[in-house]
Amino acid sequence: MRISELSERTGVSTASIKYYTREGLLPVGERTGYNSTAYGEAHVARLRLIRALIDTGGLTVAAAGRVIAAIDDPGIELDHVFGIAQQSVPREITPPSAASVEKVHAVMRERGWATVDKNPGIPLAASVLDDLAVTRTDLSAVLSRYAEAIDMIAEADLDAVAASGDRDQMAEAVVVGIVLGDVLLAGLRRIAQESHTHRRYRGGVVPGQTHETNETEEPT
Amino acid sequence: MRISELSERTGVSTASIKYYTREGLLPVGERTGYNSTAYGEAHVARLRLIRALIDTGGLTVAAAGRVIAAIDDPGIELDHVFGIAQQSVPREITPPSAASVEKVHAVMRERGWATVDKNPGIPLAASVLDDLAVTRTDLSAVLSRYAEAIDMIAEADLDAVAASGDRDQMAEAVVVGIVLGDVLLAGLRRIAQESHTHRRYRGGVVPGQTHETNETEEPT
DNA sequence: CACTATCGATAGTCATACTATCAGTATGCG
DNA sequence: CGCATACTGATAGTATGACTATCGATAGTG
Repeated sequence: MRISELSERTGVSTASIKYYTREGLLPVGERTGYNSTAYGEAHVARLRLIRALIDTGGLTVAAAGRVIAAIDDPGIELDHVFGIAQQSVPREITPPSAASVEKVHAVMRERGWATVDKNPGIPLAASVLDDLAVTRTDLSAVLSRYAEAIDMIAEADLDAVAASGDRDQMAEAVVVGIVLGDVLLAGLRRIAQESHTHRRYRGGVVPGQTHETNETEEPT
Repeated sequence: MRISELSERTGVSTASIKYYTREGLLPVGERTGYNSTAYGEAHVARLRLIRALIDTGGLTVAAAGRVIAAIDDPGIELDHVFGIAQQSVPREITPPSAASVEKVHAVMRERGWATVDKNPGIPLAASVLDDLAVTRTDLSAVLSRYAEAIDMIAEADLDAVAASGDRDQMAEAVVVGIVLGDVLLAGLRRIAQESHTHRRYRGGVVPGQTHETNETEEPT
């Protein structure tokens, strides 16, 4: 198919398609003449993957390019694909304090998680703990319960990946699972939080809004 | 204190501090003359909150402004603060398919979550399901297990908020918990995923590992 | 054989988040 | 007392990321 048809079927403008090929996210089509290039079904699928990673997953174009390159390279082992995907979600992290890193290690010990020192989740979680320390005092209880729940989630993740077929399918499942899994969990958490809030404070009744327009600008 | 001291203590440049006051994220200090303004400890704390939301939480400056306004307005009920914080994490979501929305509703029914139709988590989770459908076939098993784990997390979230003091503290805990909680969970998930991977594929025989949850690709 | 879609390359646009400069003050130190 | 210096709000400029528009050349179609 030509670029216009590819554009129609995916909802991505031809200009953006060209941009993605320039950036190496989408392989170029088969050149069939000076001004004609043939695209196939693989390009449609790839374009959908790109949009999922960028739009839903929040990856930058550059980060999406890296994980796609990892998927495409058959020389990269699955667990390395894992690591690349893990490092691709863009976050500016301030270096965490040693105390918070130790808290993360403590919960890892508690759950029997193998020590994986290079894992980007460790400084990420630790820096969040630093930020949370500003407002919350007792975090250890919450952290333990989070870790227990995450254990179940990670188990489900691995089962899902194992259910995939060959290496290429697994690699794609790994990437999609990591990147989109975070978003899916965030969505479910929003729903569960609201549901639990209502159950606890309103007896399961959905609230109306109660607004007292009480304005007290007191900045101190 | 003057702006230069505020800048030193928080690591935020004076130009950025001025920018945040212009954007309404940081209240202006007490004007004590034509060219002197006094900032207090509240400004230091607020600035740290702003940086946590923006840097760690990934909120835009505009989104951070909205949630901070919600925290500061004592007329806004806690569960409304909840909703504002939930809607503030910036995500471009493509309208989800009805089938995926129904899948989300099904898992809500399964877990006994109260129906909260306007909850932004529903279209968010559903659109992720659409994206995942490109590569994965059997999502229902994973979704159920995710929801079960999320139930525990939401319970922990509520306990943490309830442990806070007055309304202002709770409002801040709600916001910080929602925004930073997602990131903390993402970090823990990275660690657990890698640990479980090693345990399953590298660390020899896994003791309690059963295969009864083995997926058989049955598309619904 | 005119027409329109396509090609790669390049330059322009738009939004976000700062950052730098400016002119106009006040202090505070000698 | 006088001047250097830090501070003030306002405005304009910069850097980055993700497109998007235009261009001249050309080639398959009716």
